Amino acid sequence: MSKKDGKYLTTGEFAKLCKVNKQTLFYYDQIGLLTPVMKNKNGYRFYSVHQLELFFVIDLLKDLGMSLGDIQQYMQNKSPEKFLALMYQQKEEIVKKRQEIEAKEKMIEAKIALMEEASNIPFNRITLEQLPEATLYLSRKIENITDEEFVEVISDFIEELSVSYLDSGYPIGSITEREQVLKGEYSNYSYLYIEQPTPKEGHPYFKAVKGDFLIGYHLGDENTIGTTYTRLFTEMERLNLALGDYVFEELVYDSVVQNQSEHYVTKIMMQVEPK
Amino acid sequence: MSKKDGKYLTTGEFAKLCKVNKQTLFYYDQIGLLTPVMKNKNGYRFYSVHQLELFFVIDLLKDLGMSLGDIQQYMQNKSPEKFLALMYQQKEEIVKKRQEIEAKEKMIEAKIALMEEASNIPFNRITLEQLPEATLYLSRKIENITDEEFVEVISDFIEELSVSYLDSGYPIGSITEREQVLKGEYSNYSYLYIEQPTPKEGHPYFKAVKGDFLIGYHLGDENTIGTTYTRLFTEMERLNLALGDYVFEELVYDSVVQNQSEHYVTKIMMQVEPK
DNA sequence: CTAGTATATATAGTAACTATATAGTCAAGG
DNA sequence: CCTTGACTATATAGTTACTATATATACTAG
Repeated sequence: MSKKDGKYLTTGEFAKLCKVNKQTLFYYDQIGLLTPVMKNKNGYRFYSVHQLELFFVIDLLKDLGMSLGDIQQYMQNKSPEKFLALMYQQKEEIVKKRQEIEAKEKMIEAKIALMEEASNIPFNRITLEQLPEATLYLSRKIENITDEEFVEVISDFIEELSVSYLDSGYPIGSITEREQVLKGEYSNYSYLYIEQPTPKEGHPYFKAVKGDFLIGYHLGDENTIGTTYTRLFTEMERLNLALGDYVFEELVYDSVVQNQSEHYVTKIMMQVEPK
Repeated sequence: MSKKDGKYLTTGEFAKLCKVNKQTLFYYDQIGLLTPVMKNKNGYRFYSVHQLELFFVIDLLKDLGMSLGDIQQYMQNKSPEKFLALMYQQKEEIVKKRQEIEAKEKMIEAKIALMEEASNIPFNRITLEQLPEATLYLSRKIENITDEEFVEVISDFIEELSVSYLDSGYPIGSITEREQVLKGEYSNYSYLYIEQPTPKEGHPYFKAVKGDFLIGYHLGDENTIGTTYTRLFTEMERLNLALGDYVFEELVYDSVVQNQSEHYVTKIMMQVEPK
């Protein structure tokens, strides 16, 4: 007697082997996705060992994001050719999925690095640092722009981040030009940007910067940022430095980690040069 | 005037930037996960640009498998420390997830290779081949076993496949010993096995095989497999060969690619030696 | 023969949307 | 000023893939 043929598995046994709830198997039977090979006179379901492999494939396809409906569609008129075609298609999908996962892993790593760094910074101190060259992805110019245009620029910027996998997990910062800063229009930004720690080759929209920066941190809402700019200007004077071409702003602690905007922290990086 | 502060986004605009349905934002507002910074007298919602970053993090956490409830739990008493802890935790999760994806990618590749191979085989022909060494993960011995024990062995076998990531996508095959085959008990298997194309180091339960094999394909249900065994014996006689220690069976086309068991194809690999 | 553990069906609940119906709001053109 | 069309809102129902619960029946071990 063949063991494989001789022994049928009850719903409970089969469910245990499949690592699913028994109800799930009832459900699959009900929708006709996976029906037991046999039912006895009392309505008891009996599955064969072969059906395990079938369940595993259903489970695989499900994990790959196929709906039970689509899986059933395939199962209803399956063939070696159709299975092969399906696998080729799923192969493409899973490659995409792996790349997305890898990108997200990088994002998480970036956020960990940023948070670790932030936790070691004395926010009240102003420092003079030489920042290394960095690759930034810039938005279109947003200086003196209308509200409607601003929304469109942001929209395009974010769209490009997602289609070109440019969301590195770093904060979206803003660049203000010297002219606006001197006028005290600290929020009349010229560009939005996001740093690219590992820049993609061949992508056109990048810009490198490097130089001396006076760095200070603003605690509180953005509309009070003028106070910190004033402190920075004072320190600049003391160090006998002049304002360079650009000021960079990045939210270090934002709504993601703080509930009230009074606890937000903005990093201000002022490009400076000898007077 | 600050653009960032000056311009609020309507639900429609915000939804577009977030790439979600407007209803989803209503839903998030309703459950208190992401409430607009402002509502006007007519109940119109207005979101700030800052809330985009918040949405992106919510979306990230959701993609990483967190429930909206758990995300809300975090959001309710967030802090830089809690965010950092969360990221460390999610980093672990995502590594696991990446590994699972990679394993599934390998499985799909294996299935593609198997199907491509199968589609080029003339199933009616019997061939003599020298098979290279292969690493197999074996089940416990199942010769002359009771039905209950058989279920337990399968259970353990499958359990081990999943905990040790041994499901390579190759079919689960069976090994029958010479003695049983000679008695005509073709389904009194001694072991179940699964081939490991890239064996994990340090895993104890492997067995290598290599040698000359007489290979034939049985078309149809397993209970008629005797006919193909007979054909193989005849061919063995003609080639002046004797049966070796083991016979390996693998389902090439099973319920995954065929609806009726009459169309199943079983590959039979008989170890042979000179008479 | 009974207790305990299976099995079954039927129904309701869940998460996270998604669609539909109905109604109020607003900006632009005639 | 009025209408049209595109927006906004709420409320409710539907969806997917389960998951839980209630009730009844069946098998199995002592």
